[in-house]
This record gives sequence, structure tokens and C-alpha cells, in this order.
Amino acid sequence: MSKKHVQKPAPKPQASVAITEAEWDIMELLWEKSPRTSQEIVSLLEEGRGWKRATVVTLLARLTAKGALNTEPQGNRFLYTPAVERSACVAEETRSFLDRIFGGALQPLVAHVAEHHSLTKKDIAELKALLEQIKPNS
Amino acid sequence: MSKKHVQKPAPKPQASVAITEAEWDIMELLWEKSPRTSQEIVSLLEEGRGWKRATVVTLLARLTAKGALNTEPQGNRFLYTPAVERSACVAEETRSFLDRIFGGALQPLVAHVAEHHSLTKKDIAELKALLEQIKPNS
DNA sequence: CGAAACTGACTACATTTGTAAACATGAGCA
DNA sequence: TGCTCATGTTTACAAATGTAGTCAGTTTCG
Repeated sequence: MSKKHVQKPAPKPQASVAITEAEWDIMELLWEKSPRTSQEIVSLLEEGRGWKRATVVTLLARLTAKGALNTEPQGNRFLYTPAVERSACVAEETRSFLDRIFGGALQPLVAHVAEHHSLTKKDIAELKALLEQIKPNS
Repeated sequence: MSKKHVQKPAPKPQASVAITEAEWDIMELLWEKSPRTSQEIVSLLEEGRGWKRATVVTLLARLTAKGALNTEPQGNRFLYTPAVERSACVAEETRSFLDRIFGGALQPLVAHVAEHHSLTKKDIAELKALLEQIKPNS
């Protein structure tokens, strides 16, 4: 491994990277367990998604390039680890989704879901319980 | 207006069309009030978004083409009206968002928001009130 | 009536995204 | 040592998306 395997350092250390839909699948696997080799990820997604190895590898490269993954050389391959926290990405997505569709507020979303996606009695109970535990933040 | 202004009929009557982020801005304006002329929409978005007329018109055309808008000729121009309901689009977006990020469930989202975007006491109260009114759907 | 203003249609183009083939190189096995 | 396999890199390409210029009819105002 002389001049190969010399991917440019992630542009931005960690911050908030935008994860696309397809990339999300890969991140989930790594958030769930890491590090992993590309091989592992490839086989998981060949089955689960029907993706070709090349596809998965491309996505791994893109994620690495944009600083969403860290790689550690191991022999002639890499071990991949998330470089961003799941919760940060989730926060990002949530924020942008709420802003775009519900003016940034949570209530309208809950109201919408309640109306259109039907919540079970159990769901409602759980949500209430959830709200009980929350400590107001301001 | 002889052979001009003959846009092909919307492929799918109404169903669920995918509205892109930019298009969303236009739809919002029309959901809020319709019909409107392109002129109206253009000026609103020139200010609000800094978009050029051509941009807005392109988006109107795309939306019409994909069946998200209905047009009614009026002189040499059109009156634009939504052909899809806002709530249907919101439902679509919400569904896909929840699926992608939260496994389709609402609770994890609420939990996440509670933790990361801080809810005020008022927010929590409102949410509780909201839950009170909801009639379980199964 | 003629020119200006307006309107939708057509064309354009860079970027992003999904999807993948081809390639080169290093590693392990025969 | 030579060959095959695994692995990352390069290149490709279509569709979607954001953003907009230009053009050709229409309408309207002087």
C-alpha cells in the first residue's frame, strides 16, 4: 500500500454532514456496530438492498470524502467508523424536515400524524408517558 | 393563443406527487390562496426567495406537468390552482421522513425533539392537550 | 397600427444522487 | 514466483433538481 489508500482527509472534522437517503443505510449499519470492513457492509447490503459491491463501495467513498466516516487502514483495506454521531444527523434531518413542512414546530406534526396515520391507544399512552418525563428546557 | 398554451394533461389526476424543496415554496403559496397568476407568485418569490421570474415559471411548469397544479386559461395566461391537497403531501413527506429516520414511529421523533430541541413548558402542555383530544384509531 | 410588455414554452447547464463497470494494486495461496 | 482474489480508485451515466436565459406569441398602450 504505497500510493493507494491515501484518501484525502475529511474536509470538515465532523460537524454536520448531509447524509443522502442511500448513504443513510450505510451509516445505520455503522452506527449500529463499528468498525466494520467494506466486505461486511457489502454483504449486508447486497442482501438487504440488492446493491452491487461497486455501489456500496462508492457510497463508502463518498461518505468518507465528505467526512461522515473515518477510516483506519488495516492491511490492504480499511476499517470504517462513523465520524458523525447519529443523533447529530437525526437532529439535522429533523430540524430541516420540521422547518420545511411544519414551520419548525412539533405540535403540527403530532397533530398531523394523529389525524392521518392513526395512533393506537398504546401509542398515545406512550407519548403521554414520554411527555411526563420531559423536563422543560426553557 | 392558438397553438400555444397547450400543456399536456397531468399524467396522474391527483394521487401523490413528490414535491421538491423548491417547488414546496410555490405550493405553499397556492395552498394558502388560489387561484393565482404566475405574476403574483413570481413577485412573491422574487422578494421572498430572490428567484428570477424564469425560475418560478419553470417550477410552475414542472408542477403542472407532474399533476400537482391545475391550470385554467385566462386570456393569454393561466390561473394556477393546487391539484393535490396539502395534507396529502404533508402525509407523504411525513411518512417517508419517519420511515427513513425513525423507523416509522412517532415516539422516537418526539423523544428526539424533546432531547435536542428543547420544548418549553408550554409546548409540553400543548402536546399533552393535543393527545387528550385524539381518539385512538385502532 | 406599431412597439413595448407580458406570458408560457423550450433550451441549457451545473450539481447531486443512485447505481455500477472497469481498473490497478496489494495479499495470499499454490 | 505466478496467479487469483479482494479492495479501494476512477470513470460513467442517467435522472432529478436548482437556477435561469431566450424565444415566440399575445395583449395592451400610445
